[in-house]
Amino acid sequence: MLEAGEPFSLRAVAKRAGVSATAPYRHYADKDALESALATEGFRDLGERLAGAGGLAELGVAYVAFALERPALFQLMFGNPCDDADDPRVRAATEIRRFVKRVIATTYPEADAAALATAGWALVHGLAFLHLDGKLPAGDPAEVADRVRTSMAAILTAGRESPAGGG
Amino acid sequence: MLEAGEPFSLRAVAKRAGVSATAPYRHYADKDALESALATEGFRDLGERLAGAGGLAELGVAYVAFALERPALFQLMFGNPCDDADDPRVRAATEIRRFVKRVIATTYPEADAAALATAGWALVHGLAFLHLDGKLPAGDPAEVADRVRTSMAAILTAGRESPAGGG
DNA sequence: GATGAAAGTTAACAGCGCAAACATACCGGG
DNA sequence: CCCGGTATGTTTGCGCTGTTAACTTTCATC
Repeated sequence: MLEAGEPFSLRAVAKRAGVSATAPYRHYADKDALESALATEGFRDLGERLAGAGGLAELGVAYVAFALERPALFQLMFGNPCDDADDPRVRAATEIRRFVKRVIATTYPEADAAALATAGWALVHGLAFLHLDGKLPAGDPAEVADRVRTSMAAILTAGRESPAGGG
Repeated sequence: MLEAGEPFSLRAVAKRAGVSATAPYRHYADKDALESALATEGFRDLGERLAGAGGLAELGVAYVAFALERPALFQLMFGNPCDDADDPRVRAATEIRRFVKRVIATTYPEADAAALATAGWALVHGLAFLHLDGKLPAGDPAEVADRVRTSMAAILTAGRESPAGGG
């Protein structure tokens, strides 16, 4: 699979496969197509990972853990723009949001599941990227998991108080 | 400043400045140093933008709007890992979190301001990236702003209900 | 006017994505 | 058995990239 520090280039991939630099073009139209294929596989892995997590909080923890364990793959999946709505990546991402929405609908039956799913997704996605990009310390996985739980708890319990200023 | 679709390369920057390809090396050690400098400037702009936003929700809207209006700069600021804690980018990012924390401390006086600041930041950061990378539709700015407000409202009011399953 | 730093120059290198033309292996139908 | 097509791989080459090295120009200061 994808290692951590390795440079991701068509040539590097080809060399690692013990094949000439341009051989990948027999299988993928261009680099973006290869990335899309790898990303799609990554979305499947992420989906399995999330399916194995029990409870909303652990869903978030699993999402961030996946990002930090396979940073290159996660960047491939999310880190570059793919405006085409038919892109398998966008499709796979939508499916993940649907899954999160189902979990949320059972956890918070009275809430707007769609909006809450988007928000929850964005929350853990942001946490993942902030850790990946060094804006939050990502050294200790347990510490990261704690930060995810604390963040989710904080933002979910904040609403119980009355905000001081108008929104 | 940084235009939208332009390729960001040292050579392109140099050419645009009407100067030879290697001239930038007289001013910056390498490409990363140039990016760091541009990113730092971007953080200052973002800080001003956020300071001009009234209320927590509009803070989030301003953050995402900034990201979508200046995507290349935003990617420069956040989109690549900088593990060095002394990096000006990391410093500037920390300062922004401090600012958000102050706003939050006055909005939700009884909450854990630090945790809530991290969570709120991650939420809008995730929204920004999901829009930037095409995982959420970013066509209409007003629609995006609405999604930001809806997301923040949804996640903040969800806690008022009792969760169905244990978290 | 000499000196030295600051800034810009050209030339060159390895690596990149990608295209074109060419080679090889396999496999079913005459 | 041969023929032809499909899948897969090759070499070569183009223009781009970041980066280094060596050389030049500009200009303030002693």
